[in-house]
Amino acid sequence: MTETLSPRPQTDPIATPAETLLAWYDRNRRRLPWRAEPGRRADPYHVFLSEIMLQQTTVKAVGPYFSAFLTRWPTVADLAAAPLDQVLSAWAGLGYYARARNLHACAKAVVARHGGRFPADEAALRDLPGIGPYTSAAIAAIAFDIPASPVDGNIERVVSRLHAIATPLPKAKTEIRQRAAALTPRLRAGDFAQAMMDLGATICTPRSPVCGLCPLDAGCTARALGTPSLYPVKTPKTAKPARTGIAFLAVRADGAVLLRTRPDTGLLAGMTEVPSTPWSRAEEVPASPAAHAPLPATWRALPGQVLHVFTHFALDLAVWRAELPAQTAAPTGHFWVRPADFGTQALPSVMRKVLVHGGIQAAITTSRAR
DNA sequence: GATACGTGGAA
DNA sequence: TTTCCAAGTAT
Repeated sequence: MTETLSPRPQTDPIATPAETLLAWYDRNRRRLPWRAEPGRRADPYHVFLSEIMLQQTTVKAVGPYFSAFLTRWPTVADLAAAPLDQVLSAWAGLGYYARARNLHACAKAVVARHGGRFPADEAALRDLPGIGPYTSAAIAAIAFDIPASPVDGNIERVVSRLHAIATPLPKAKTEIRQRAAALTPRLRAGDFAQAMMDLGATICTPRSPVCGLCPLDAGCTARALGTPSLYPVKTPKTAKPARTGIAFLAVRADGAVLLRTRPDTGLLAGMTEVPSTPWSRAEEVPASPAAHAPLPATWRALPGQVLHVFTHFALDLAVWRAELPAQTAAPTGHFWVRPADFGTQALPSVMRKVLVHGGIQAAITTSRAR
């Protein structure tokens, strides 16, 4: 009688994979800043903020940014009321800056459409800016315990190994989503999703998975085949093209540096940058780069260059520096910023590298660096 | 469906 | 040094 009311032990031969995994999760869950205490539901705003930050980004990198954002904007209404440029400067260094713009737009939409409370509905979440199929399912499951089935890179890997799916990604996504949904329990769907992610992050890792510690190892086809690290199969990636350019570092006698704002679409949209030539393929370098300088000056090429790898190309930037008198006015579209005020700017990592290369210290202050 | 979109750490 | 990758989304 009573034993039918107790959770099945992990060794129960008729336990489902979800039951086995949840039992493992109850003993091995990671403690993360955005997670609630065991048995409690996390704040939807915390789940939202962490999920956006964690897109294609490591837990380690997100940590300080999550804390900084939560301190500065404790509620979604606070975030919605913030100026976009403050959100961008707080995000600087974390990458994929469209996320920050969408984060802000989403906060405003939650206030406008939903009275400042995240909807407990996967489809309504999916309609918000920056929230796609993964994030809507993750928030629904984790914040509201709705039996949704988020599929991130971890879960793709775990599921593709459990079933030894030979179809390469991204073609296999449909099958993986179906398999993941079939595993998802009606109860504790949020814990199940986080358990799958924890398993993928700590046991079922991309390289050298620790199958000997895996709670699902008895039911894993890839493990049975002896080749877990072969999954998921992926289509080969194309090589990154190289681009090159020259950054113009104008330094005023009072120490201020000449900067400008990038266009609000495309790469590093709306972020602050050191003015430069266009970034082009090596064979298309402008004949007279000085024509692209923001103002007339005695430009001197600094030794070395700044190398930075974006998602889809590698950038090799030379830095030319010029010293200007203290009263020099900023050309149209440009502005002077003292290093002490860099913290107010949305300076992406590549531009901090340019500033450091050009001998401007104080350029290394981001949430990441702190 | 393919491509654009950052960054820094690990092997 | 090079490659891969980390809780994806928008177009």
